Amino acid sequence: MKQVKVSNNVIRRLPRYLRKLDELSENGVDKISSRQLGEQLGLTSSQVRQDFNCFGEFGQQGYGYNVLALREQIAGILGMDRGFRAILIGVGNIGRALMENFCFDDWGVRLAAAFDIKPALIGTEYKGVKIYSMEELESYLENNQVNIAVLTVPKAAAIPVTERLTAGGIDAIWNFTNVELTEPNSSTIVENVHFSDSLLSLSYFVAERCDEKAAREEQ
Amino acid sequence: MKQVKVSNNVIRRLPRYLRKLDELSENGVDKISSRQLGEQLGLTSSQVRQDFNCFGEFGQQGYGYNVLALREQIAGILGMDRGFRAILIGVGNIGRALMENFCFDDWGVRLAAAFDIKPALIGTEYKGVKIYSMEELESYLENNQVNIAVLTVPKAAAIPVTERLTAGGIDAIWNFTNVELTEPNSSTIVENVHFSDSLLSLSYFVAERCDEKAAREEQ
DNA sequence: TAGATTGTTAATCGATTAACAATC
DNA sequence: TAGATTGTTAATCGATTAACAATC
Repeated sequence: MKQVKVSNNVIRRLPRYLRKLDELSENGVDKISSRQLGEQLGLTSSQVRQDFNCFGEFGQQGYGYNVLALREQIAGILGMDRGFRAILIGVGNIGRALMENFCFDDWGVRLAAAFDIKPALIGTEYKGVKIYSMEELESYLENNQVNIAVLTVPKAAAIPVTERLTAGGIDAIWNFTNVELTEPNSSTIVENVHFSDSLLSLSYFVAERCDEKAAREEQ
Repeated sequence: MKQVKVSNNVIRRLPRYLRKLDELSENGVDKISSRQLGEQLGLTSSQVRQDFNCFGEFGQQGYGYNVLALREQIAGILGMDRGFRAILIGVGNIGRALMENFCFDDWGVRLAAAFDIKPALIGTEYKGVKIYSMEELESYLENNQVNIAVLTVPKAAAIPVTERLTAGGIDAIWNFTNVELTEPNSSTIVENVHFSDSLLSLSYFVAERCDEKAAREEQ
């Protein structure tokens, strides 16, 4: 795998390729060209080939790409085969929704433990994941390999918990709180899931469409 | 407001400006320069000024930007003052988590109704929102102004429900299913919240860091 | 007024697209 | 072999950054 400097845009497209390839192989498709793949994702064939060329040569000239082989390559690039381990902090509504509905295993991530402050929850299991007390966080991090913390705590707890996780040497935080955690000087990777940002972008496009409609009617 | 053709990148930054401006005004800050704002968001001052210049002149030379005034401008651009109305389809875990924890009103969106197929839920209220039967969807859309559908149904229901929403003339779908809904020929706006894409991007960065660490140790 | 900072034009940089030789 | 399609280089396009006159 060559791996020079891969742009953020490319990285954000990789999971989309993966999803499409999974869908194709489910439908029994075993080969695909960059043109076909691009068409199905709204990309040009050039872009598809350029994206893959960041990482190596996965296709065959005159043939295209083998769906399963390409899928495995991309899965590898995304680190799905590395056995990354995650813990979830905050077993509230969002936390529970994730534990219940989101198949971490499907994406190569093992959800190994959960943490909460609510005494009634501590020591219990939810969906096969044991819930620990927040007081045990530091010792757990010390005694177990943990790469990712899924942060689903209330807004007020976001910063202090983040500091504890960073001090505990966690690699990355998957942030579901609406708090901006990205610290310029910190080396912890942060991936934000900002529902409000997503809704507001959507709202922008709806407003734009309303304006266009109004403009057309005015004529 | 001028509004030529605004790039997607700019639109995705607007909610971040909004969040930062809210935070600043909470902390009693009433003016800010493009340089300061950029620093706090990891952007250059040029970029901040260019972004705002897509929509008009919101600052004052020699002074900077008034935090509250700028906040209102951006809120307006994002359509937060338009009274957009949303319905939620699928009162499962994710749906409930959103109804309970996500303040639609804070972002200018009114969550007006929810829909589900489960008989025990139909007719009840959850967090002040009435739950209707899925059979009532078409008539509801006909009799009420609805802009946005929050799609939190199981994977299998995603496509058929989307077709009904599109037929019912909905403007936009906020898609929480892991299904790719974006139809090339459809005019419905789709905003995807793909948890798996987000986690996989994070996983990529963790893998990258592991590789770097390993490379350093090898030397 | 002098200093600061905007709005905006020009320069640079990077990402996407086009083109085509290599080759299956 | 002929046709198809990759891998890759070159051209284009768009977004970001730099610069600076306008002006508060």
